[in-house]
Amino acid sequence: MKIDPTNPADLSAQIAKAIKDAIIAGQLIVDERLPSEAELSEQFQVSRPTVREALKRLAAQSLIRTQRGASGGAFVNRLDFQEAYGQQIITSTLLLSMNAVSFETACEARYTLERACASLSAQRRSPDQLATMRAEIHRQGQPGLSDESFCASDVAFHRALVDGAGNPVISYQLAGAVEGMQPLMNMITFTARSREHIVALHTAIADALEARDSTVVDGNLIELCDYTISLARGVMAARDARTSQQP
Amino acid sequence: MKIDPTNPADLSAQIAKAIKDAIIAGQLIVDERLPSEAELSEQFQVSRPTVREALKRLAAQSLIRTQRGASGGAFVNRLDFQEAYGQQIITSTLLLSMNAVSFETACEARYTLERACASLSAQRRSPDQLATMRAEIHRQGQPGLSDESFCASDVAFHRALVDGAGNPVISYQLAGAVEGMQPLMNMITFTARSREHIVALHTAIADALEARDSTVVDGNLIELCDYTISLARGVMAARDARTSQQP
DNA sequence: AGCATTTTAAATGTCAGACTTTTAAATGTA
DNA sequence: TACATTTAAAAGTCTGACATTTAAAATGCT
Repeated sequence: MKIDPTNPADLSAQIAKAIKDAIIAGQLIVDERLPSEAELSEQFQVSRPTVREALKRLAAQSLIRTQRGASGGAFVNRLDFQEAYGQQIITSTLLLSMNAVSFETACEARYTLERACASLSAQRRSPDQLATMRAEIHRQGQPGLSDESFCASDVAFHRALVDGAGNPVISYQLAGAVEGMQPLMNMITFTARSREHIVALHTAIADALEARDSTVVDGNLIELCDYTISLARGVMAARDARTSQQP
Repeated sequence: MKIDPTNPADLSAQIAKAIKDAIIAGQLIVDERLPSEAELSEQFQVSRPTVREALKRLAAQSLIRTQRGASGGAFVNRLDFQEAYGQQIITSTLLLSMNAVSFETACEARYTLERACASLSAQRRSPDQLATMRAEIHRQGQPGLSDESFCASDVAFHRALVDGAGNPVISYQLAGAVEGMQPLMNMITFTARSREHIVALHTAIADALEARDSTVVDGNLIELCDYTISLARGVMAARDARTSQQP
């Protein structure tokens, strides 16, 4: 750390990278205090605003936190799973919305990874997680539910399934795959009949998890994946027909 | 957007959040130019350095890019998979190193998710990806290889396996699970005999992928997972014995 | 001495204004 | 038209100052 060649290209980015590398390399440990902004600006031979821009970059990635007042300063942050979830979901959402990823590709990813949790979840799911799934299934059966709420409940259901695997690393990795798809799912109109079918599959999954039968869970997830994709195809086809009819 | 209550708490964070929300909500589309720093400071009624800190926060998350010169400014960035990989790996690495995640939990996550790719990869792997795997296997057999290089090659092998699924969303989601584990793997000393065993399993996996036999791939991944965990247990036990012997 | 209150100093947060560098577009010239 | 020059807009940076927060030190009272 603390090296900064005088090529005048984005000093604040260079400083941020230097500190970031030090954190990644373990030279700065959790809760350790960085030098004050004045000291850093002295050290790097730049002005305080430049140092501040660098620190803000790091704060945006939750690598540091700042505290005001005497004995305040910038501290190396402990990245906790909860916080990482949020960033992961936002990044995944933006990746999907900005990169013309087909619904099918995203759907395949989601269900492929989710199916990987099936056997672990069948072994380990807690009664609490099962109850969450039942509650979401019940909500999904309510007649007045908007499509957005239906999708949100769908995500909550699948999230409980993933969490059932009892592995925080898996939960973290799949947060993006499951929740990042919500905007794409929101583009689908769920008719009463399609909802009924989905609820039936969800019920079958919950039943199988209760019985700790991972094979049945897997089979139903496959069906759910296929059905979701076919629903999406229908919506896309209808939209295409409408736009070509009315250009 | 453009709302900013006058509670004097972290103006730059508030501004960053306002812009970020606008991007997520799709009010600012890719490659759209934001107002200049001077205009933004006018708009939000804050100084230019404060606006700059906000923009640097967004730049750190690759949500915007900046360009100097006339007709320069800040532009909404297209988040591409390549870029997201990097952040994902760093975040995963830090999560694992900062949160006392057991090696077994991380390993289980990695192999559980990787196994999910097995059948897709058996169907779709390109000759190129197969060649990459063969090359890495060959490297892993070299006698003079350091443990770090062995781990790096291991990661490259598994990365090729994951990429074989031909689904960029899956590749992205698993980048963290696979590459984030590298520092943990680096803590293991690989004896000549253990390397031999791992290379044998890798070879079996590559052979099965070549034959498009996903069942065999899956079986070998399970074995690899179990073996890796047992290796780690051995290393941990040896370390514990050493520390208790010499306090 | 012990506790409550006040003061102080260190640190981040914010601002204003100036200067530098980069870069594209406008302008002028051959 | 093609090329060189000028110009202006914008980010990047610096200096210096002030505001605000906060913990710790100093002070005062019982």
